[in-house]
Amino acid sequence: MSAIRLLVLGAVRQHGRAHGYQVRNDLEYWGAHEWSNAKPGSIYHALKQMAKQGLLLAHEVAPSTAGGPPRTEYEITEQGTEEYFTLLREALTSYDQKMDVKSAAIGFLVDLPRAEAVTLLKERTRGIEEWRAAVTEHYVPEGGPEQLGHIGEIMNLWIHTADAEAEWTQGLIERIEGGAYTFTGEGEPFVGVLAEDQENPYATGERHPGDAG
Amino acid sequence: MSAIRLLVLGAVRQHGRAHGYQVRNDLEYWGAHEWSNAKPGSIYHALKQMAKQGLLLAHEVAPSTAGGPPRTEYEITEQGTEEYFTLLREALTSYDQKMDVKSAAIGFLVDLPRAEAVTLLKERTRGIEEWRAAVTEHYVPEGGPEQLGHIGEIMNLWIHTADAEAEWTQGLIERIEGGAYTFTGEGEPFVGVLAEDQENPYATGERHPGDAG
DNA sequence: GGCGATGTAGTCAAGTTTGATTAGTGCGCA
DNA sequence: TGCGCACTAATCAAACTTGACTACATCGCC
Repeated sequence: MSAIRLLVLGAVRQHGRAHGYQVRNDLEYWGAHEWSNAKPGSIYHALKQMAKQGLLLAHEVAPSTAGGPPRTEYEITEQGTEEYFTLLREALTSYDQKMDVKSAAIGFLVDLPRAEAVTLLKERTRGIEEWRAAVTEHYVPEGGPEQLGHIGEIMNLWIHTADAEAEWTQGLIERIEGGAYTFTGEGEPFVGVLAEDQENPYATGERHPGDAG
Repeated sequence: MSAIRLLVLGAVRQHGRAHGYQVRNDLEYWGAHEWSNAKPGSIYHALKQMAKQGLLLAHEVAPSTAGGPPRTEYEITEQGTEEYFTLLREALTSYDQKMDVKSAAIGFLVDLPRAEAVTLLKERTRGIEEWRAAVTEHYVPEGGPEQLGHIGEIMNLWIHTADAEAEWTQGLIERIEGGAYTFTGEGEPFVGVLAEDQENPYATGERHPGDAG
């Protein structure tokens, strides 16, 4: 799974109705252009694609007051909402060491009820443990890991990463169970999008810590 | 950077001369089809592309004895070797949390002199530390991390991951400095490719622990 | 001896990602 | 007033990725 669909669906959903540039700006506010493939081309493409698939509803709208070509505004459909939660749950549950999907999922975590978030995260830790066991069993030759030579370091890296993530997930579960953050249905939600007039401190242009290099 | 070029260049280089299917098989032996985009289409595409760019030299060859369409054999050029080491050094040095590139780089680590490997890995740890400092400074608002709400957990994940990787890198440095593994110019190298008649225990077909899901 | 399974080698179309480019608007200013 | 610059918004071609598909040969075996 690539993170782009989850990100775009989530962003449109938070706005209720949003045009491409707004989504793009939101994702920049999140820093998503740094840790995911949320580049303009991909965003506009995802919007069109998902509109074609019935996950979004496209509205042609009068040219913007701010110049530029006419906008298209998108609204999430029922089917889109379903897809959104499917993606979100899957991203939270499955262990596939992809930072972008993981990060996106955390950003939308509070769209779920608190109890479900915890359940999914617990399933995630279980998945990590299973994966770890399978890797150690499957990729260790009879002669012991030395047989693999330096290639064994790849496995070593995987294990180390998996352990670190399990630890982090455990910590997050504890924080959530301890009452941290505001989940859906618990009153005033935390808004992770920009208002129309708000300036974006993380807009494109300068380099940021997430950049490769 | 995607891992495919590094993987393909490295595989061709280890063989001296290889056709597409051989490269594909090697990468399967490595398990690379599970943790990277080393799928048939990508491999053949990369071979053609790099031949066009002068990194590889294509030789048309008589149809194989084993059936199937006529093979093309590839040989790495001087320019290709240069590119290979550039990619390898970059993959080792830069911190960009992409598992596939990292894993590929470790697989080829011993193509470098031991001393250089250590230097690059140390540079990597330094890069991680810098990145960590930049993230904490840049993404923490004045009001403290609580201001970010659950979005702060994304940063938390980044930091946690970075720390885990720094730790692992440190361990690897110590093992290498302690004399582990055989690096270039140190006698009989460890061969990470299959001989012509050797069976591939990790060939495509069944699912393996690295699979998403 | 014919037929399906398996192995070898590569192609292809469809979809996705990327980074550059287009295009319109308003603003400063000489 | 007219030039260039910056911003908003979206498009496009080129490159890349994916997974299914073709094509040919051999092997087992009933």
